[in-house]
Amino acid sequence: MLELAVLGLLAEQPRHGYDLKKRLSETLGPLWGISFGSLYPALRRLERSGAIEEVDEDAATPASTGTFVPTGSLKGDLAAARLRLRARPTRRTRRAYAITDRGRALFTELLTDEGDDDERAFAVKLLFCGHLDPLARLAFLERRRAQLNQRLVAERKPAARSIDRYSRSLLEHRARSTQHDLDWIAELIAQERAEQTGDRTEGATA
Amino acid sequence: MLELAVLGLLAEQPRHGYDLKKRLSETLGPLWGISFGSLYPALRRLERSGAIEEVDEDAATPASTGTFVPTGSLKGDLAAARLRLRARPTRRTRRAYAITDRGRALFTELLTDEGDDDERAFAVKLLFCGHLDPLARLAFLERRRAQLNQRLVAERKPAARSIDRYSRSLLEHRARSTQHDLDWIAELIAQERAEQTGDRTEGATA
DNA sequence: GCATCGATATATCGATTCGATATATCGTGC
DNA sequence: GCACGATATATCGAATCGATATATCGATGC
Repeated sequence: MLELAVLGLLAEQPRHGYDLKKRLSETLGPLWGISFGSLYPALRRLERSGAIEEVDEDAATPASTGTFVPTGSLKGDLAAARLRLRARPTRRTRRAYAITDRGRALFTELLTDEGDDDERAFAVKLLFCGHLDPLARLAFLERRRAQLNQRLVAERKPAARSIDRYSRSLLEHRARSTQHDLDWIAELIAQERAEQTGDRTEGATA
Repeated sequence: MLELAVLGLLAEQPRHGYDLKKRLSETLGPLWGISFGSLYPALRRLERSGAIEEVDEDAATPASTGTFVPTGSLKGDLAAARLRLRARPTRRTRRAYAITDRGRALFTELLTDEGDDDERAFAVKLLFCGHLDPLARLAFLERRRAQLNQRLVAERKPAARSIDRYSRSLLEHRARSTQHDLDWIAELIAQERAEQTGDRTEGATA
């Protein structure tokens, strides 16, 4: 899962660990508080398997973290010159990674995988589902809808045994949340369909 | 966290592992798919530390899992008799655990701990917050409210950099979900307050 | 100049949790 | 009797977490 998230971000552009972590936590938020203890090992795994590779940090878009941005002004040039002179400051500095062809293949594979679809997996896949073709994307969303529908059925039925006030409230709230999620997915699906029937330039493949 | 959940259930009555797992997953649902790979080690940890102890399975309420329930009928009596004759069938059968005094102390400690309050911790604590005194319960709920408020502020602000349609939709949906959670907590708090001012028999302690 | 501070950045450790799998037992239907 | 699915306990390797250590950089104050 972490692999997919990392590959998805690196597909845009090369980045270093700290940056990956920042972006992932700001997007996945409280759902998934990625820790360095899982991120760095994941990067090493990916590098070992040849899905990503370390690249010169100039290859990464500057301004990605806001640190030592060459502003183009005289003052900026000075800082940049200092940096360049020191020739990659000893180590403990940033290590930028880029995705490889092998990584791109893995990314597609993980994104298409219908096997794991827990809360996290769905959120991560949704983030990158722009890389899927419209039909695959629609299938992905429908899969989620079916899953939520099934869950809702389970949540709606009585409460089995007697439970106290707080447990009941939790159960009710979760059922409402599921319904909320379901409405959201339904809207996403509607948008997809509208768009697909909208550009009727290519013949319907399925 | 698992410890708290287990202790909370065992505080009601003795249970065995499989039963604990069923109840926890039916209540915590998709938020936390507890696995045996974490449950059984947790039980062993708790037993080693003296928080729980293995008890005769007759001590557990029958009908808890639906298996070999002594129905009281002739047919039921037959099965029960068979069971009793075999004197605890070799092993690989259920092991029921009961909470100890030490465990009850640990339970209170974990339940009151203000340190960890992620999504899971909140859900589990809410399940058992009936064991707290009204003021502590109110404080617990207020803590959650503050946490959600803070999150909402972070989620409301722009979107930093440009993101695609799906990412934006995810972000927006999460902000709405947080608001939804917030409304729920606010309602729970209102109920608590109403109840506390309702029974004005004892003096306000704080 | 330089001391200090907070943000940036990489790394590792132990403990917990997950997901898959193995295995045994029980009740039921054939 | 026996095949089957639900019940039940257990374990393994890998992934993840949370805490902590350490290094660098830029800014601030003196």
